[in-house]
Amino acid sequence: MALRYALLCALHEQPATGYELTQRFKTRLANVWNASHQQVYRELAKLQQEKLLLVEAIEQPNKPDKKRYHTTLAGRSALEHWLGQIQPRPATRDPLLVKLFAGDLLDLAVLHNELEALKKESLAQLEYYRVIEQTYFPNPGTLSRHYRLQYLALRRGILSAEANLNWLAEAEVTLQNLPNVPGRP
Amino acid sequence: MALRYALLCALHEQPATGYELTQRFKTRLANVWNASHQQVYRELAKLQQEKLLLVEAIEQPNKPDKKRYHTTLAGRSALEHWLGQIQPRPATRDPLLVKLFAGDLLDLAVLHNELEALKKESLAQLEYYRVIEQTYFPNPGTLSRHYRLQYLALRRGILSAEANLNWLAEAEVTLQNLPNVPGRP
DNA sequence: CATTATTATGCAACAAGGTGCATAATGTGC
DNA sequence: GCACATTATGCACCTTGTTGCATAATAATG
Repeated sequence: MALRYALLCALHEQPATGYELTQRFKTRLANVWNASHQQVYRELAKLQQEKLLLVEAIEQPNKPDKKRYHTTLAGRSALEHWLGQIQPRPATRDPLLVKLFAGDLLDLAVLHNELEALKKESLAQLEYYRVIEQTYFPNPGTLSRHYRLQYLALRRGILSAEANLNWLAEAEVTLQNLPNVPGRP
Repeated sequence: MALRYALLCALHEQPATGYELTQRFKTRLANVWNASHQQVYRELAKLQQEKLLLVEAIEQPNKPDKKRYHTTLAGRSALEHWLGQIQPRPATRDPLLVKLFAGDLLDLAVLHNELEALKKESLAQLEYYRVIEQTYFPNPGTLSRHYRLQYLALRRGILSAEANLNWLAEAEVTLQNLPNVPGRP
């Protein structure tokens, strides 16, 4: 149920097309919410039908119109209602951690590769977030309420990526010192 | 697709009933994988039908039989095949972070409550993990491969909870110094 | 002794998310 | 000039997860 509110939020901030929203989910909102373009278009159509959004057709020379979505008054109050309730925490479901419970069936070389992939990903994320931090939030204390809240979301991404990397460092040490004999107790 | 492998993993470690598996998801596997009892029973039935699991009927005086599930050879090789592939990272979808993009529509008092709830939850988790750490893993270097890998999963829970709390501390400072005027730029 | 919690199992309907495929235009590189 | 990437939109089907409901026994609590 929350995808619709992520869309309403994003469109309240700045009207956009389905394509642009998909891009935002891949970049600025990457550590906040994810959705495929198919999911975005489907939900936008539904929200429009429910009159929580309305469409502005953008003419393009020699191309079909672009559809830019805006929130309606009903859309904003639906969003406000949702914002007013405490939302349940997302459930954790991490296949990498599941693997750690496979005991003797787990191949350490594969695990190592998977940890390396996560490390690479986390480092890339962290670097990306740091660039945004220094470019857009060099002095967060001077920002408006609006941007200070968004900065908090960015900080969350940074702290999560750092926590990942700290854990990965521990994991690497563990793997290096691991007796390759299974042996239960 | 990963629920089935979480179940196969758990049952490879220790045969169990649907009920017991549900309990494990709520406790020992809380930071690893989540599933409701309905989902667990449904998937167990499916896995049994596909002959990846088999059932042992446990007689109980004056009660219907308990059904304890075991992995089959086919089950173990299906699990091994899954373990051999690098699994994609779970997508992040956090309604709390979505709210930070709602700008002027967001009520700070509600946000504060939500942060407090997360703090309480994270503290409780951390305390729980720490007890397990000190009870079951007082000297991780001496443990078998099997338990050292499980210890890694626990460490992940601990580092995540700590990262949450660090972020919450930052968030509280931000909220306290926030100009309550919206004002975009 | 009635009520509630815990153990133990499941079905049915629905919502949310993922996968595959399709189309159409422009721009880019070889 | 042809293949591929990017911008831009969507449908249909399938899997996964959630919600509501149901049953039945024992244990604990007042």
